[in-house]
Amino acid sequence: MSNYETMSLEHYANLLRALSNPHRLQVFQLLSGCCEAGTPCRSDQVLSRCVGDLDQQLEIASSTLSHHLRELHHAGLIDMQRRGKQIFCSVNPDAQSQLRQVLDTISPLNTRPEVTHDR
Amino acid sequence: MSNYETMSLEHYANLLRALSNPHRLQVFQLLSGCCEAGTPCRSDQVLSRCVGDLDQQLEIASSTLSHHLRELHHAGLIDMQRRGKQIFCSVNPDAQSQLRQVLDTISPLNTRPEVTHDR
DNA sequence: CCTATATTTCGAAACATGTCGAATTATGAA
DNA sequence: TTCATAATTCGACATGTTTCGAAATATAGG
Repeated sequence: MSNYETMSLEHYANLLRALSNPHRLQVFQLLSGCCEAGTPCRSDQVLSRCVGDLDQQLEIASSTLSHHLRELHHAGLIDMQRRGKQIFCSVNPDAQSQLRQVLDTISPLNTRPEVTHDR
Repeated sequence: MSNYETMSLEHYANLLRALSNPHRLQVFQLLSGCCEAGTPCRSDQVLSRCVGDLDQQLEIASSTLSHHLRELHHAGLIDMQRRGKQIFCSVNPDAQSQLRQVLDTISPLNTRPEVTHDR
């Protein structure tokens, strides 16, 4: 409503809110194709999974998963697209870059003590 | 409780939860000394502010601010230290790096902006 | 049309959150 | 000790979240 800063403050808080639930965070991680600690990240393709696929990994009622997917979708974090009987979910890449922006607001990169040297 | 992944999943979700409220996010930003978009970031020093100082910027009852500060503190995101009548808050740098870790889990750096047209 | 499968919507219960003002505690100073 | 200032705790209230199972909707295939 008021100014730009307030807008983005609320907007950013909203993004974080959508990821502040363990189940939603897990879904988003799965869709990001990532990345156990230490494991090489291979997200060179857009991942998408149907709802039932996600359902199998989450040990919650499918109605509950559906609710969480709606939250992620409303926050603009994921896209959902029907293909036949199934609905496929994928990360919205725009949202990913917004997430990086919030973090820059909060955890500046120039905190790094040393600069890496390329050869 | 269960395994490592679940633990950190919950832990990360907790960090995000603590920042998912606009007022708490704003406080954390103020303490990070950051960084309007486009402005060069000058957080080469640890910022700390007393509670009353923060109170002036937030248009909420001081009891409400106190509640939010407790949340941030319990999540391990900020440190609080009494100095005379006042209590000074500062960002916990360890938490900042944990935040960066969550983000790497969610928004991998090796995401290619352009599609590779390989054969 | 009928049926099986995939997913969402609904209704309800239990629990958590954000907010305030009033009362309380902690500290330093007169 | 008494007072003023800084901050927290308490009690209350309204609102939001998480979860489930049951019912509803959508789709593809006989």
